[in-house]
Amino acid sequence: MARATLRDVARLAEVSPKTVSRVVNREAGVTPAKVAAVTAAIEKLGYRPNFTASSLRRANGRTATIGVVLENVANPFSSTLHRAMEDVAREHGVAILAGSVDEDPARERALISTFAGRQVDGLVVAPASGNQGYLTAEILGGTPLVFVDRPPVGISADTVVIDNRAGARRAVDHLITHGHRTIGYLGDLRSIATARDRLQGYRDALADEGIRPGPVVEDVHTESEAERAVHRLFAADRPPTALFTAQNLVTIGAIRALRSLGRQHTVALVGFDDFPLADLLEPGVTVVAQDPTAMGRLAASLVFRRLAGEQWEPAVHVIPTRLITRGSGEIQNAV
Amino acid sequence: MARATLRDVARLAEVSPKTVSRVVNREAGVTPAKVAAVTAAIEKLGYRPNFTASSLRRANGRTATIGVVLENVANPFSSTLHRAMEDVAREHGVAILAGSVDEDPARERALISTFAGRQVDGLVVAPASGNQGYLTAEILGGTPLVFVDRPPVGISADTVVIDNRAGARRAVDHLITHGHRTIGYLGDLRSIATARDRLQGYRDALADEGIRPGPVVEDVHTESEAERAVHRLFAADRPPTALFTAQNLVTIGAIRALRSLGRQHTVALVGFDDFPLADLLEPGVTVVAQDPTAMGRLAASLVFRRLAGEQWEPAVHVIPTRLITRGSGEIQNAV
DNA sequence: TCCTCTGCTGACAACGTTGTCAGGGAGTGT
DNA sequence: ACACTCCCTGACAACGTTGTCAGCAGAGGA
Repeated sequence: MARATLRDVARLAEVSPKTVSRVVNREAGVTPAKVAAVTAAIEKLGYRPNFTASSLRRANGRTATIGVVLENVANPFSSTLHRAMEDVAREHGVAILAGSVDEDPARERALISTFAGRQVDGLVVAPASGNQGYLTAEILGGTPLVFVDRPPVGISADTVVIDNRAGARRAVDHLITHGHRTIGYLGDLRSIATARDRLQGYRDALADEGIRPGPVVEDVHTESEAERAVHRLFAADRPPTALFTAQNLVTIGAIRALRSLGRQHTVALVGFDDFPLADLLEPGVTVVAQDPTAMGRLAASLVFRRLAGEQWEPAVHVIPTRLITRGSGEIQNAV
Repeated sequence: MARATLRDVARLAEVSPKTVSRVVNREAGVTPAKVAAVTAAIEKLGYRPNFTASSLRRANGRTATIGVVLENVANPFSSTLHRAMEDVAREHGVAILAGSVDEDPARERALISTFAGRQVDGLVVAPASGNQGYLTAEILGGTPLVFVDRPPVGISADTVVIDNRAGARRAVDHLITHGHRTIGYLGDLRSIATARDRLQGYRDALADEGIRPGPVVEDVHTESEAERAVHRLFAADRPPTALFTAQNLVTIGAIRALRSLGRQHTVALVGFDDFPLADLLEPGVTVVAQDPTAMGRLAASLVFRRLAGEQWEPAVHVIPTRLITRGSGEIQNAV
């Protein structure tokens, strides 16, 4: 039982397909009698317009769909971005194709290519590491493209990011203010630009005060890796009195490790990126919070402004971060 | 600068459009020389096939896209479902259109209609309250439809759920086992079927032991509502010695309230639905856990099996729940 | 009465692609 | 040398829809 088409409706209502099209699109100038006949036929056949076919023919060729390429739709940061964009898209009557790349550049390319093939009107991309130079104007054919969370490499486009370096510096300053001089850094994969920036911010803050960078552990990507790394740090000589954990899962892994060492109340900790329930842990977790909702809304609205015909030079938009003190970062150095 | 089409490529390569189509689709039987010419032209023009147009013409009319209708893409349960479905979809080379309904039946209808208009090959729906009878065969025209998390009303279709009643009973049994006789219930909107089932499970467990149902609060939908409700419970006569919180956010709100009352170590609590960091709170939170990954995978694979042509009578698939003890549920009744 | 104008309707082609089919050229067997 | 395959290629139409345009009927004016 195939879907009814516009021709089927036309046949049943004894009018031309074009008239059905007019009724469906609420165009003026159709006799009420015909409108009624067509409406009845539509009802009877359960006809639903094929939007795909109509956008193929339509003047602007828009599909009222945008593509959203995220790190992982299930992670809280990505899914908050996603939701914010959905809200903006809904205001424009636009649907969202979403997908996860899991830090895999090949998957990023595959997803974008899939979305482009489906003729999305715009793309928002949280790029995996690698190079986005393949997204040439030719490929996109004028499709608006906005990067979010991480800047692209090898291409100039609108980008919505936070100031990772300044945020990290702020976090580490906070620890220094509380008397710490041996501050460990635990950060994500070196291949991720934001991770490098956060490490740089960490270094900046220490350099300002003439403090030697404490133990630095990079390429910590998962909770369990973070847990192991912290155990190693505290088994070694000169363990840090404070930790700066430069990513969500790393923060949580570190907390888990401190717990099992019984040090959660003696070692200070500031994390980058807020997470649910951070306030309910003991101690509450002090973090530098991003605002994924603001990022998502802005990224999506840039796409829609381009679609509306506005033009401007691609720019980088920086969303501010916020230090949220909850206890873990205010533990004074005992020395 | 419009996107290059297959005709443009054909013109440049001096072959017919059909030959370009053959090359793009890797059909056998094209002279290597022509393949090379076409490939070069594709490269030069940055041509990307219009998948939308091709699925319009193609034999089966498939768009290699499925629609996923969730409560809220940003909530951990929904987004885990989403991710699980994405993984299955990827195996089939299928993209996902996702959207949030926020408990609003009108939005559910709008989203499904949007997705249907874009000719999705299948639909997975976590229904908002209301009636899904509008999803008649006529409308869907044979598109596979699977419900997840909540059973549909007014229509028979494949459904993937957990046994909410049994899970709730299990949770409350656990509290009874630990000596509690006044067990409060805090649950979600009465309009949500699963909330009603969980309340029923709560009643079942108490009835089995001949215990009078303790204070019951329904229609608690948000964290702050839960917080207020708990404060009210403990301000009243005969406060419960244990709580069964029948939803994610309700559990968290209740914990927050118990904290502020200083009772988190004296009032037992079992929540329905696991959440991240439940193990890191003090006490750890005992929960009846669902398995959204398993639910999502199953729901998606049912869609793909139907798409592959398998046929069977619509059935309800029940995914088991699991009681995870972490401390809060094992607090003994002091009396 | 005839002409013009307006308002409604449908025929036709096209959006970008692919299924069908027929035709031409080269290769094989006699 | 001739017939017969087989292989490759392109013309054509069609998927479901809408932009364009021409035609027709009825109303209004001279």
